[in-house]
Amino acid sequence: MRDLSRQSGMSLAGLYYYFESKERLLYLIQKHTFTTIVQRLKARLEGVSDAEERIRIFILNHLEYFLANQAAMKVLSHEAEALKNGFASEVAAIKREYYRICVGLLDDLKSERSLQFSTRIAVLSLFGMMNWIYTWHNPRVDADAASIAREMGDVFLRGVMESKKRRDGR
Amino acid sequence: MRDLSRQSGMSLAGLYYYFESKERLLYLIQKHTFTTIVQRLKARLEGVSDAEERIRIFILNHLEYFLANQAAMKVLSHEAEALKNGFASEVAAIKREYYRICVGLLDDLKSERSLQFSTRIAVLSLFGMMNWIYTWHNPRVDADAASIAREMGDVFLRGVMESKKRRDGR
DNA sequence: ACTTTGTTCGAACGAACGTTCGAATTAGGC
DNA sequence: GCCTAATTCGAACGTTCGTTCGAACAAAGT
Repeated sequence: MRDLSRQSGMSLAGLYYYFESKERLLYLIQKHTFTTIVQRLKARLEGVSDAEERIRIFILNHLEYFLANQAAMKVLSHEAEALKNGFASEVAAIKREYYRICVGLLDDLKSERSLQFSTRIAVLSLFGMMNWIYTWHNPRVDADAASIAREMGDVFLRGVMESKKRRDGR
Repeated sequence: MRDLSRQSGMSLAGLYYYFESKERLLYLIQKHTFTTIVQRLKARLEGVSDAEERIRIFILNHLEYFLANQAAMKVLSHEAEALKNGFASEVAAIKREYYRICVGLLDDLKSERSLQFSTRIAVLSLFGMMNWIYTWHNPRVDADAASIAREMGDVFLRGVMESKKRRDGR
């Protein structure tokens, strides 16, 4: 809180006037962040019906936000379990919605092309690939979000699409 | 440190008798952990020459250790940058060796099968998939390390192996 | 002009943290 | 049995942290 006070120019007591506690401030940041990501994703998915393209949009949306707010996402990843029951559940609900959207996208691809793979492991692997980026991305060495999204999308999509096709129409 | 004191049964001052500071204790834990992982990996790779099989061994070795020490790996992931210059560089060297081994395995596969993909992005994506597991793995719901290693290996290996083949012998 | 309401801040409180100290206890060598 | 060295610990020190308090100031309403 003292760091935030110094960097924002507002006194320590002033921060507590606007945000009643450190935990509530973290809650507001998390809520705002995840709501924004979900909102932007929904807007970008509108009108796109191709299953593969929709997953590529998901990856790009995620990486763009993570790289544009890398320092913030590092903090949020570390403080993911820092909220107590009251605050935690509301944020967890938004995260769950985001997770479920991704599950939906993958299930669509799966049924459209009669693929066989564990959606849960696939989704969580994809989140791992994307979220881990805050630990290594260096703007002076690495490409921008669009390039990385393409490369990760290539690996991931080929990985799930080349999975054994199911026999017959089931 | 007071938590460690309580859980270990040794007094707070006693801990400082054996480990001169909290930072040095973290350093010893990190060094021991990463050295152990590299050591076991090398032993398991011995005698295996197939490039794909070697990568599968890498994934299995990594996930087995992470799941067997999930709580510890969660802490280590969070405290990855907590060491100051002196301690940090030695641990960084071990991590770099581990990273380079993975790069080597992927480069072998790449040249053996004339594939085209960014090794850096592929390796870091793989680490992301594997390391993220500490945030979601639930022993009561999810399969064991071997199954998950197979599934992640399937997705990842198909993903990189189906990359465009290079023309001619170059 | 005066009261009320909203905003800002320096200073402090109590708890938790990493660490140290000196004394008490134990183990080992002679 | 005695001396030395190793081990263990309760108690404290100084710092940082999250938070609160009361006073000072500014804005808005009448």
